[in-house]
Amino acid sequence: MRDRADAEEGQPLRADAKRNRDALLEAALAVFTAEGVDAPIKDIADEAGVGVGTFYRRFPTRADLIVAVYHHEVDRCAAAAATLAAQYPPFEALAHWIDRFMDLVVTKRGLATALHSEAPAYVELRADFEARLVPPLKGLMDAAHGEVRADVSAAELWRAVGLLCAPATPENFSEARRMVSVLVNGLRFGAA
Amino acid sequence: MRDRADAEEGQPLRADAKRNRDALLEAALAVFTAEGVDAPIKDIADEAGVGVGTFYRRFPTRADLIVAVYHHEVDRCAAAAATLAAQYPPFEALAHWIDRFMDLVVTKRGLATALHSEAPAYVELRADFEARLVPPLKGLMDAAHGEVRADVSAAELWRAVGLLCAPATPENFSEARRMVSVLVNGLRFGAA
DNA sequence: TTTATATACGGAATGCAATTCCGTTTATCA
DNA sequence: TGATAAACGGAATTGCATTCCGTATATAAA
Repeated sequence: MRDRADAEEGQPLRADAKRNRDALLEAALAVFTAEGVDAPIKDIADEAGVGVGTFYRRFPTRADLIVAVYHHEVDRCAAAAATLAAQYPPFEALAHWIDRFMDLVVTKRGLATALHSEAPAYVELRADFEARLVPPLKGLMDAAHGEVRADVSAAELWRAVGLLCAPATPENFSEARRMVSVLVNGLRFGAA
Repeated sequence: MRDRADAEEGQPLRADAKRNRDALLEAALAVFTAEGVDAPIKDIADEAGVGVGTFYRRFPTRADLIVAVYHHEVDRCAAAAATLAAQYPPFEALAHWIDRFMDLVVTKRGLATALHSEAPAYVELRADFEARLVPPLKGLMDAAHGEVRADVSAAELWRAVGLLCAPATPENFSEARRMVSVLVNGLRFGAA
């Protein structure tokens, strides 16, 4: 079974390259968890036991690495939308999914901030996350049609939630939760 | 009349030092407007016609410079609270002041982002703005007591609005306005 | 096997902005 | 009109990010 990188690139990686790529992903997860997604590239390369040149050949931008490291997590979050939609009434399902998304970004140190960075290397990161997470959110919003303000798009709601999570950490999460709850209330209050 | 820097420092600056400080502030305003508050320090020093050493002697951190450059604007925004409180019913005054604050941060390229940066040099910037803007906001919220959710503090509301403005530019401002309006609606909706 | 070669490797070299350092200059005041 | 504290400029240093390139190796054809 070809893995994701193969499937996307076309040409399979040489055995040593694949080994190093996997080592980099594992190292990056460890370093990201310890130091955040802005950790020096050298730290990650060292942890993986490869040179920085090898790192850059595989992940030209930091965003490429972040996307790869959290690929599965993002997919699981996207998939949760369907489950929640089946379990709860429309508006509740929407609210629960937003919680689920908040857990995703707040748990990964610095991810919420990186997601909204203006740096060119990161616009691709936001685009990737957005492309995979906004459609499920849009589905939930459509299902709650009539209970949510009609002038708010899924994409901007998604961005707003991410922004409110930017300063949050796992220990200091209650402010972000409260502000998002205010936002979600506003979403319902202004329903057409 | 001693100027603000004198008043805060204690010792008046030597004539050449004051001249350079003023030149740096003027240059910084121009450069910030053109390139944003993250512009290279060298650009600002060059524009002012001084060496970078002179810059750093006067403004040890970039935050010091930003605070000084926008000092008057921040004061005017703080003062607007009283005016608005006298002109409008409590909740409306609150909403108007939030608009006023948004104008302040969105007009200054990159300011909203810097305001929420995690970098150590910037925590002082947020603290300064927060110390001068949250009290007036708190006054407005207290006046609208009963019409706003009681579990939301002025400080966190202030931070939330700033966060939602982070990606906004003067041209692309409507999304931030809409999201803040949703937030403000939520504030009222959940009123005790 | 062997060998040709496309890939990949490591880490030195380079680039760039932030920040510090220090020998020289100047404003101030006795 | 000195003495001296304060300030000046910009070279040097630092700390990454990113590129470059000579060497090594996996792969597959002979």
